[in-house]
Amino acid sequence: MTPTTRPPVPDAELLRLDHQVCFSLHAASRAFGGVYRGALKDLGLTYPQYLVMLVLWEHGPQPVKTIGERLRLDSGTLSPLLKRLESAGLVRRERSSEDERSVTVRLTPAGDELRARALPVPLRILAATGLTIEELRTLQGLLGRVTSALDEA
Amino acid sequence: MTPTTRPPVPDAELLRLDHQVCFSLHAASRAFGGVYRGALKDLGLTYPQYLVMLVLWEHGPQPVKTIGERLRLDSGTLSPLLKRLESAGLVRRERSSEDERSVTVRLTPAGDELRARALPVPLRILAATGLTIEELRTLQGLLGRVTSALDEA
DNA sequence: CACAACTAAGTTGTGCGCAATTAAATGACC
DNA sequence: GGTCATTTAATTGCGCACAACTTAGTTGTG
Repeated sequence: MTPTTRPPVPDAELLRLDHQVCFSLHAASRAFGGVYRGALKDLGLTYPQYLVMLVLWEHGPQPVKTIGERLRLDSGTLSPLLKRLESAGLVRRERSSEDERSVTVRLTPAGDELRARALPVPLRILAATGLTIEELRTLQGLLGRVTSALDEA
Repeated sequence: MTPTTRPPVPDAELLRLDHQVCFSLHAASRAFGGVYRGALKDLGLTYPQYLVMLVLWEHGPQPVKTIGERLRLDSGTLSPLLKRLESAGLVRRERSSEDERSVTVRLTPAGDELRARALPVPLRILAATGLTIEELRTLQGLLGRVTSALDEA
């Protein structure tokens, strides 16, 4: 056996590998963003706005805080984003009567109707990735583990 | 065998899977950003600035266009970023004498010296991900394939 | 009740990402 | 040689991400 632990991985390779992985993730995230941008242009949504709409379509009216927890976004990002969605007539924001600090976000009829037009989007993206379902699951699994680990650190 | 192609994957599952994957990637990218932010704070670099420095450390002086090609970033992002690196005293920018359109970016002595202080960063990130080398390779492979496929679409 | 501690949104400022445009230099073609 | 398309950076404008701070409402404790 090697003296201490595992097969040797020279520092230089680690440095290069890290370079590749961090850059790969950065590049992949932006590549996804680009494809979503094209697919969502017809709907008048940006990618982060689409994520917020997904949450609202799936879980219904909810406070800003809850949206932020689901998407890991803070009020600094969500407040102006939600204002834009409100200007676009897709959501309403109203102070909760029980807790005046809280603002409940709910879909307008127009926001509700947009869902039907958004349904074809995921399949288009899925096709564009060129991955199989199994590979997507693997990717998702790895990303989830990385995110959890990184969030703890 | 099933009539046409493969095991049935209901639409609803596809939609949810897509939701998970696009969100997972988004979240992972930001989680990486957060960890790099902490690791790079001592160096006074942001994550994209670090990527530019990596390119310069590895490949030496080069025009803005080449940096953009390596990192898939355009001048709209790079021009202000490079100005900040120049203000920080890490790089110099000078018009090429052969081609007056081109601007060559080169490290200053301070930029060169920063490399030594940046060396420990990758290992810290690697440890923070909690992944094995093999998993990192898998992740990188999948991300690379996705990025290529998405860029073509 | 008063007052400190906490919580939810919002605001401000900085930096990145990208589309669209501009300006200057180069190269090709007639 | 002069016109025109192409190339390289820079600029402008908009939206997102995040840190730091502010404001207003809530809760807990003496």
